[in-house]
Amino acid sequence: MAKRRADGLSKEVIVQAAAAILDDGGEAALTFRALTARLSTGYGAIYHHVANKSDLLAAATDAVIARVMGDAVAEGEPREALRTVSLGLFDAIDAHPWVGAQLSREPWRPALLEVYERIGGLLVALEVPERALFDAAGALVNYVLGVAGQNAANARLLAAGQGDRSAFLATVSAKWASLDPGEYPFVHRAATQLREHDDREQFLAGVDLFLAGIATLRG
Amino acid sequence: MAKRRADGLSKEVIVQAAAAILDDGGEAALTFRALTARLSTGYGAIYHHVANKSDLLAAATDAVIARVMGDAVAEGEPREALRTVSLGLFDAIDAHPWVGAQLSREPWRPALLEVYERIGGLLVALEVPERALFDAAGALVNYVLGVAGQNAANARLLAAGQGDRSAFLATVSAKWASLDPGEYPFVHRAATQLREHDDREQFLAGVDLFLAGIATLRG
DNA sequence: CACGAGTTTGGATCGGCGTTCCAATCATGC
DNA sequence: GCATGATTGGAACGCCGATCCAAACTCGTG
Repeated sequence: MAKRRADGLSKEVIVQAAAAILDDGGEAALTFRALTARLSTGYGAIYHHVANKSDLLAAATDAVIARVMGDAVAEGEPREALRTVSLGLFDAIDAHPWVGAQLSREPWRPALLEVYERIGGLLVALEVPERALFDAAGALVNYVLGVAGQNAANARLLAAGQGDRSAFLATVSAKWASLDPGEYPFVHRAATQLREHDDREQFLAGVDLFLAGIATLRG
Repeated sequence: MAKRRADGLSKEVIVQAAAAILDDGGEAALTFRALTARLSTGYGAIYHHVANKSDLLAAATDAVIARVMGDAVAEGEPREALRTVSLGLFDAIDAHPWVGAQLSREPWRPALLEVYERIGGLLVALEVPERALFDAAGALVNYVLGVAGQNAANARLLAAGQGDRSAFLATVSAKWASLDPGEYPFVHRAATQLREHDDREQFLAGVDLFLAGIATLRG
């Protein structure tokens, strides 16, 4: 009933197809039925190469992160290199929102090892004292993944709700502005900035804040 | 076929039951079938008060966050108050891991308004300059939710894998230690600290790093 | 007190999902 | 050429969220 395929069906091929489906239609679009259709095969063939859906998602996520860490060469001044690496991760997760969701569901993936190594190494180059190194690296990685994940959630929200970003921000901003300034002074005041802010720049501002804090540890 | 119940079935009752199920068995345990069993009712009754599962999860999350923000009174010195509020959120998400997952899936919940207001207000008290206020608040909130979410993911992982925390950390730590020091110098070196670190303390160290960075903006 | 309109309830049912299982087919060593 | 194991495709299972509807209740109105 089943001939051996001319194209080799391997885990890599399956993972690549899964990533394509995820990029096209988001997490909800990735089903084994959609996979069998795209690969013109059956469930058995897929399950022969992949343990289950979690395994598939994890492998696809690892592939994306590994590619980002391979592409983003971090040379030169450590501070600038840290910003470059962070932005690379942010952009990748922004482009593939499902990666953000997966990383907040399953940390400790092998792919994150590369991230820790890269960021930790750059902190060493920044001469962060030994005792603070581990905490600083953890905080920075968590910040990067956390913000990128939140940003990815927004991206997914917008993709699903078919509104564009500025319209969405205008709505939320209007809601913030309409709050009682007595009860919500800060949020009321921040409404304008919310509407006009750039996610990428705000992310970088956070990274800089971190680096400024880390700089106070030196010596 | 259906008599009116003596106990009033309301959205609040349903949300509370949902939260109880989530606390007991995690996200996977919350099904409408489990809900109908616990509440001794049918699907129709539940769907009459709740739009869908997303709505239910969102309402349960809002309830938890609202309670935390109500409990954690932040008085006294702003820096200490910021640490208290942050820790309150961290602990709440640690105790209810599903909240962390939900917040990284659906930000911009009304409950987060309170969080922004509280943290933003404390940053104002810290005399953070106007132009940096918005970015600083966004970064701090994202850090807190991001780390807490990652921590919740670990908690879920441990709950599902039935291993205890120290055993899990020992495993990962051993894996890190066994890496080639030439290829992974930082991770190899950090293995020991990974095994011995305290999540809560590391979280607070990150908050302090942030506050140190924010302090450099003053004036 | 009667009664109809609107609200609330419980459960049968639907389509879709992840996963399991198995018969059929291919590649390869003997 | 034949046995053996790897690989393939698809039928079937159990569970899920969600829909739909008839039954039972509440309450204002006359």
